[in-house]
Amino acid sequence: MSDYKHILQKANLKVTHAREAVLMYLTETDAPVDVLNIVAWLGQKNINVDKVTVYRILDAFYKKRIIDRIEFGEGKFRYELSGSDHHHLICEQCGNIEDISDCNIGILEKEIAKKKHFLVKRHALEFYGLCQNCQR
Amino acid sequence: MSDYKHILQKANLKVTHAREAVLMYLTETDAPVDVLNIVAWLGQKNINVDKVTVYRILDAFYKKRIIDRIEFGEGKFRYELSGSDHHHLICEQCGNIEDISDCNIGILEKEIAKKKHFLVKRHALEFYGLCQNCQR
DNA sequence: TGTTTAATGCAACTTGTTTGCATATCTTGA
DNA sequence: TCAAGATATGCAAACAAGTTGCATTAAACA
Repeated sequence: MSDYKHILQKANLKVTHAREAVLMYLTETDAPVDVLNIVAWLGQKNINVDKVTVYRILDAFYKKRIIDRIEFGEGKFRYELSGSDHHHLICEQCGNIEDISDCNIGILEKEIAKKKHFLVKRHALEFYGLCQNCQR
Repeated sequence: MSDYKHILQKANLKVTHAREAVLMYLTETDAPVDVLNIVAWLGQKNINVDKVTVYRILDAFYKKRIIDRIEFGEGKFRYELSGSDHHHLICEQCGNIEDISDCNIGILEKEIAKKKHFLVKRHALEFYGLCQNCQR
C-alpha cells in the first residue's frame, strides 16, 4: 500500500486518484505551492482534475492538519505538508522560497503568554529580502 | 497646518480630503484595518469616497512607506501606520488583534544572513491563539 | 486666475476562492 | 463480488478582493 493511501486512510479520507496525486506533488516539491501549480503539475501527469476539486482536496487536507496554509503577501494561499515548526526566506526579486528550521521562537512565545495573557497556538514567521543570486 | 497635511506634503503627495481622512483613521485606530473598514468609517463621517480611491490612496501611502501592508491568512490585506518593528497577537476566536513590540528577531536575522547568504530586508511575525477573554 | 498635473468616480474586468447541483466514484456489508 | 449508501468530482455560476481605462474634478503653482 502506498504511503499516500496510508496517509489518507489514517485521516479518514476516501482514497481517490486526485487526492493521491495532490499528496504526491506536495511530497515531491519542497517550496509551498499554490492551486495553479498543483493543477499544472497534475495536467503534466495526465491527471485531469478541476481546480475546484483541488480547492476541496486542499480544504480537506487542511482540516485534517495534513497540510499548512500560508500567505506571503501575494493575495493568494500557498500550501505545504505540515511538519516541523519552520519558516521561510522569500526572495523579493526572483520569488524563490527557502525553508529554515531551528528557530527558537519558543522562548519569545512563553514571554508573550506571561506578559499578555495570550495563549499562543501557532506562529508565522517569514523573512523577506534577497537571495544569494539576486544580491548581485 | 494639520499633522495629516504635513505628512502628505513631506511625502510629496497632493493633499486631498480623502487622503487626510484615511490618514486620520489610520492614526486613530490601533489595529490593522482593511479597505472595507476604511470605506465604512469614511461613510460615517459623511466623507463619501469610492473604494477604488481608497485602494489607490493606500497604494500611494504604501509606496511612500507611510503605511505597512500585512496579511493574517484572511485572503485580504490589512494596513497600519508603519512604525517600529512590531508584531501581532491574533485571537482565532474573536479576531481581536493586539500589537507587541520589543521582539529580538534581530539576532536570528543575523544568523540567517550568515548561514543562508540571504539578505534580510524585513520580516513578518504573527502569533495566533486565544486572547485572555476567549480562554474561558 | 489660468494652466498643468494629479486624484477621483464609475463601470468593467481579473484573479482567487466558494457554492449548488447533478453525476461519478469509493467503501462497506451482504 | 456486487449493490446500496456515502462521499468526491465536474461544471457553471456566484462571490470577494483588488485592478484598469477613461472621462471628470480638484489641487498646485506660476
